[in-house]
Amino acid sequence: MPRTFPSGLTSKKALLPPSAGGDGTRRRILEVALQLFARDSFHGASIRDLARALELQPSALYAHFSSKEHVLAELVRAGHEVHLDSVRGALLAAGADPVDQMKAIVRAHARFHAGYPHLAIVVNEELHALPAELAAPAVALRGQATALMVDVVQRGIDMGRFKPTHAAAAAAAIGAMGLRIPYWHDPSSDLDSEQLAEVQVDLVLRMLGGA
Amino acid sequence: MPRTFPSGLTSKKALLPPSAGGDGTRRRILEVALQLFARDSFHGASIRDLARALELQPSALYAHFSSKEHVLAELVRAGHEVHLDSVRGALLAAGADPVDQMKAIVRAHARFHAGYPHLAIVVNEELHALPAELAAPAVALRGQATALMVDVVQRGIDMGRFKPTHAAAAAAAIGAMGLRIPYWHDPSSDLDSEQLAEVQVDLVLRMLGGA
DNA sequence: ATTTACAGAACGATCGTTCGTTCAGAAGAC
DNA sequence: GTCTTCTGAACGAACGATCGTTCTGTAAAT
Repeated sequence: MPRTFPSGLTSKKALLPPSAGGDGTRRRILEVALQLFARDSFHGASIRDLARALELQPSALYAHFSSKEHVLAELVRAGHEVHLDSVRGALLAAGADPVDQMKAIVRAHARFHAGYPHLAIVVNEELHALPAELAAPAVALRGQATALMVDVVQRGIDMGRFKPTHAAAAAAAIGAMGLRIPYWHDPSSDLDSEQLAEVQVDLVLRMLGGA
Repeated sequence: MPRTFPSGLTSKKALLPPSAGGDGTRRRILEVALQLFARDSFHGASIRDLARALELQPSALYAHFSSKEHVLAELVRAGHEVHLDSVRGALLAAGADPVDQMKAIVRAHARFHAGYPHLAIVVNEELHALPAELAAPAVALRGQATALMVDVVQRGIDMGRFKPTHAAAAAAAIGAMGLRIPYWHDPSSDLDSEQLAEVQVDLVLRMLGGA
């Protein structure tokens, strides 16, 4: 029975960052689970679905993960880690000007969501399928990324470079623009990922009333 | 086992628009299902969970809906209908100026997502849990709402009132700002729903480079 | 008397997980 | 260099629980 599905996830394989997941069968499990969880959601994809796609028996998965929830937890944690590293790295390389810092953050944020659409979807939609204990590492990472964004907005305001009507609402809007990329952006369209990132940078600077 | 959960959904009852769902037990089922589907997702909430919250036996639900999927389908359809009616009504009342039209659309869009956060979440996250046939009515409504937004952006560009770097990306960003409201906005905060809508209107006009 | 809304029991299917086993390959003993 | 031991990954069967749904009966309302 066919389901509707975001158009941006056309790629046959779900992209998992090279740094994440380890190697061998363990990594294969994470890659296929990423694909299935993104398409069917955590509760909608069964261990047997996952095993079938891997051409393994369901029981074989338990040699690599202690439960289905632990597979999701690792995806969600790794996704948040890659995102935070990307945003933080861009920020550190951006110098002291809040406008440059904001450009760097938005660019990194957009690149992540355009480059890893499956991971972005799973990270954002399935985190709350985890018990608090398993979600905690990802929640902590998310808090850091949010704080970076809020701090740059606030610093820009304090320095007179940004003049948004409402700082928190602006920060939320900036985050939202990136978060939704996997649901509409088609990487094979006329707008590639790099161009999209630059367009979002431009939109954000306009929103903030920057130079 | 506690799960993480959007902060904006603090309200005890999940709000369902008065126009939607009918009356009596049928409406109660939709209200409680809305609450559960928003919190646990469609696959994560069982018929027995739903019946327990309603203080009914599972079998009693089938006097009102022919399947679990039909409950979700009705929520998703009604949600899209209320959203489209709201946006279209605002647009029709706005006159011919694209700036006024955009203000009206963004205001209606934001009000919907702030006023019906549970419904907005279910509409956006659980639509793809439905087989194409059951999703079709909602998909058709969604297409109309998207077209309204895109048309207003395009008309504003043609008339020289908007100058976004990329029309489609701008339209997506505008939609995204509203869609994410249920995940962060706390209606009991200093920023109420009406103020939030005005802030988003302001952000959007800046983005579009309008007057 | 018919219809409606529910209860209660039960259906087969599928869920996540565990069990005992097999088998290939590495490590160590002789 | 051969034999033995151990380890890790995988299979196939099975577990109890829960899934969505259906059936039968009943009590109240029309």
